[in-house]
Amino acid sequence: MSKILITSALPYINGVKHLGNLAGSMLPADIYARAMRLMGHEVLYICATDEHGTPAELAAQAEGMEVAAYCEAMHEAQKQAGAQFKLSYDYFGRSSAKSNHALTQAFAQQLEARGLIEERVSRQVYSNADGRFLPDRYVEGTCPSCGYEGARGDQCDGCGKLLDPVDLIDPYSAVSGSKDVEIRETNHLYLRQSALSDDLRKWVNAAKGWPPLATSIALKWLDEGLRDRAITRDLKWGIPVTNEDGSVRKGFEGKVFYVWFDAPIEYIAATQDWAAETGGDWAPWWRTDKGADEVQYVQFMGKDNVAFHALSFPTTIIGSGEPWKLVDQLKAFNWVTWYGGKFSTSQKRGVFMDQALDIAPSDYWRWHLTANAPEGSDAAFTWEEFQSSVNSDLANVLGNFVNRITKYCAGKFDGKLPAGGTPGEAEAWIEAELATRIPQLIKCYEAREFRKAMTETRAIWAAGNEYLTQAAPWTHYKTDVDQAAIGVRYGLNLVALFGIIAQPVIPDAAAKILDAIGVPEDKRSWNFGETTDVKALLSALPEGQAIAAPDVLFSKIEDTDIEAWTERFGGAEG
RNA sequence: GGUGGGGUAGCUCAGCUGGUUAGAGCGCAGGACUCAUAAUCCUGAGGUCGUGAGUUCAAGUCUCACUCUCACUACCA
Repeated sequence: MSKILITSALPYINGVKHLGNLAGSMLPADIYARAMRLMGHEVLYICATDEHGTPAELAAQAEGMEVAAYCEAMHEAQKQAGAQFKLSYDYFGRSSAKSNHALTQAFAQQLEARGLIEERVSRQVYSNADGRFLPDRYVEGTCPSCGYEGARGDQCDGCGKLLDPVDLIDPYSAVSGSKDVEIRETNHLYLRQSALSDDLRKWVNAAKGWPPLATSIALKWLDEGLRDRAITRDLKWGIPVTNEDGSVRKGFEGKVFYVWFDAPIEYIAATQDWAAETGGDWAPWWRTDKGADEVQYVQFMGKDNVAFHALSFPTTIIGSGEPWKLVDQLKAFNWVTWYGGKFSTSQKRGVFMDQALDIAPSDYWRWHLTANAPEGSDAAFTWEEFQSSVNSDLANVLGNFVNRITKYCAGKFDGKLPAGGTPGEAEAWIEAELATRIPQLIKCYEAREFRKAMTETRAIWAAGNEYLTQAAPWTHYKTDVDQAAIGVRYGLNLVALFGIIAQPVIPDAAAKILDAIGVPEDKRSWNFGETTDVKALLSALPEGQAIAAPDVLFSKIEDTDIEAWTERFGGAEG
């Protein structure tokens, strides 16, 4: 047994997340957390809402709400959406929490004491009408290069050229449209990432088990030369820049830390809040002088977050000179695309977490998004594929298997697990099959290869159907009831096993299955691994045990559903 | 522009450090079975592995060029 700390990239506060966000960080992290718990590891799964930054302020403004109230409401909404998707966070915190304020300020002070923070002056677009500085993307104007009129301050959509907002012709605020903008000088704190470049490279090179996606992105940034990064912003909502005595730093009134500086620190702060709430101890998870060396720390994120987790946050950690835990495994995902294109709220393309649950149970989404996880490359979501994996994998392969054998048991064996019979060829076959497949499944989970884990899970379910065909209890029943009994007994034990291995992905259906055939809670963990005792697994249920035939576990998605959803959410044509 | 990922059966994707007739699921065709959500099981068809060149006894797998596509490019997060 080991201690595993799991974090998934913090979902940003400005709205309920779409399926791509779910599939690329929270969901795989949850499935990994569940699988590791079932294997007997001590798991701590931490997540939180990322609440600072310009978009949060603007979203609140658009809703006519105070930022704090808006974030409070959105935090609750996301927390609820997570709960409905059965994300098994041990703690779901907020980056705006008091604990994070204190920790972020402490980190900054420590970094400055070690000479890794400098104050510099930069030039930034200020909008008088909006009364705020504008991030590059919120300034628009005419592209100095191609004359395109809707060019954003960071990049022109017309010619694709990278821009500096200062160079835009006729700049205006994308927030209000006002042309009353000017360039102002403003002072900020810079984190001297460049100073730690060599340490970071050494650390990245030594990292084992990261997907190529993660290492290649990290090395690319290092190769280009790490630039020092501003870690403060001219905003009101956020973590104030303070001195050690808690007073606001001179010249930093009206400034706060940059969201990307404080967000990863929230992983730690949220753990502190978890400890405070549960009476747990946070330090053994995060302080290497308190035992965190024993912890396996795994981060889940989309590829856009890699640089922050592989470089910026480690700069904070290493730069502090204190014994904080660094990430061990960085699992990065590509994007889920919508029929190959982008998710877009405005164009009615894509499904958001809350809407998703209106149209199908969370298990359906969990299964499909994991079986088609964007691990190797971007993965296209289509309604047709969704229908196919739900109907075929869940309804036909698993659901129908559970149904056929439990109903047969109810009809011919009085709903009780039958005794009698001697194992033969079919039993030897399924035993051999499981003896290779179950260790394989475990290996996939341990390697965090989710698509493969799902393929293996499905293959195990499918083997159950093949076993029943071979054992054919309905044929034997006519001449030899004992021979039929063993088929039913093995079949029902397979149901139990299938439910057990299904738990990380489709927890609701798994619970229904295990309840129906009476597997007690304490018999649902994975006490199998490299040395799987298959015979014991297939005779785990006590003879005579009452078996209930569950209702239809997975109802199928009809073509008419697909048509209706395409109409509502957009499809191939966008 | 720079960098990274991807381009493998109709569709979605596996193919590790190069090595027997290139795999899976779905879809399709045929057959079997009848316990089951018209489910399941078996068999089969289907790919000159983006293009061109190169290295090698041997390349989907390595090198180079080209091409298409997606993403990132540090003040959106």
